[in-house]
Amino acid sequence: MTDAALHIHPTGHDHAACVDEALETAETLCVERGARLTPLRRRVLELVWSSHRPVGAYDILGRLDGSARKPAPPTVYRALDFLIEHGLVHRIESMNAYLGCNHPEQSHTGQFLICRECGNVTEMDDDDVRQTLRRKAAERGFDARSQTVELVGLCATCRAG
Amino acid sequence: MTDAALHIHPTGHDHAACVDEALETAETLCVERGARLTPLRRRVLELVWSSHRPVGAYDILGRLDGSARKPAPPTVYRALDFLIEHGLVHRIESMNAYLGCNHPEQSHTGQFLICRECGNVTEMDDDDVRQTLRRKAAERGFDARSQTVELVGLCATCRAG
DNA sequence: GTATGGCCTGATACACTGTATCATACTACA
DNA sequence: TGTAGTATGATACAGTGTATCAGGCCATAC
Repeated sequence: MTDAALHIHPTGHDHAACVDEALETAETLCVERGARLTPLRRRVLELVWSSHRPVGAYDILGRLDGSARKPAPPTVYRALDFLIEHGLVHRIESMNAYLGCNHPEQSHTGQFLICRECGNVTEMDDDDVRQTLRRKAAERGFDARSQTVELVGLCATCRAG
Repeated sequence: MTDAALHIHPTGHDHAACVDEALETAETLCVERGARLTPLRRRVLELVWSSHRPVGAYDILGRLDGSARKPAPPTVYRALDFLIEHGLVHRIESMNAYLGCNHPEQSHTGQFLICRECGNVTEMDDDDVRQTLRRKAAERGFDARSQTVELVGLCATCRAG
């Protein structure tokens, strides 16, 4: 099995293209903002994007090993902090894991669909949901500033299979 | 300051009544289901209800100390598992902490309003939200089985203050 | 009344996740 | 070139959660 084959996503898309696009978008966005997408941060982003499943910080740490010396946890967490701050990565709270974001341009909080069968996570980013939650909270006098929405269930592919 | 005073909630309610009600509801519900609300589980539930702020598992562990010998982590986690399974306690994913549920009768997944100022958490349990999320996910071919909804912001009290 | 099986708790050890702190290296800019 | 600010290295530790085995308690059956 080639390395490329390993990157084929269950739904059959060419995942290498996903990764390339994500990295290019990140480069562009960081240049625009004057943020520094260092080799380390770029590598971490690449590893987060290695699949559409959330990746644990220590998984990333392990896979960074190949480079020179093995980095320590803070190295990975700092890189993740940077990527999250710039909207390039989301943290999936219910899994203590991290997922690449495919539209980091506009700041947002996504809603995540977590398949309990294949582990893939897709992002909804639905504005109706966002507004509904804001409104419902406001009705109770609560001013919502950030939202965590994570649904666990079965994705279309796994339901069909 | 009396022990009772310690239990006064910011909004001014008599929190001891909250706790009593929660414990009584739990007793009733466990009897109905043939589940065993053992002294340990009851004590853990009581500690979870010590405030309207989520409580960490190790906080509970520490406060169990008073009894005989100091219990070990699995003891607390098992009790929490039992309480969660019976809908008596919610886990707040974004905080790795646990919160008492005030309507454990009907099985549900609540939506949580977390005040970043005072730390109090209130539950919405809004069926519109639940249905909206289910529907939006279904539109994407996703069959949502469980929902995690946690909003961070400012509660009415803290906005006023 | 004892035996058996199931559930609950004790206890040890460990795995996983995340952070505080100080030191070093790099980069950009004056 | 020097300097300030940023990024990374390195050590140590804190916080969260689980695997596993042993012992205890209780109900039911015999």
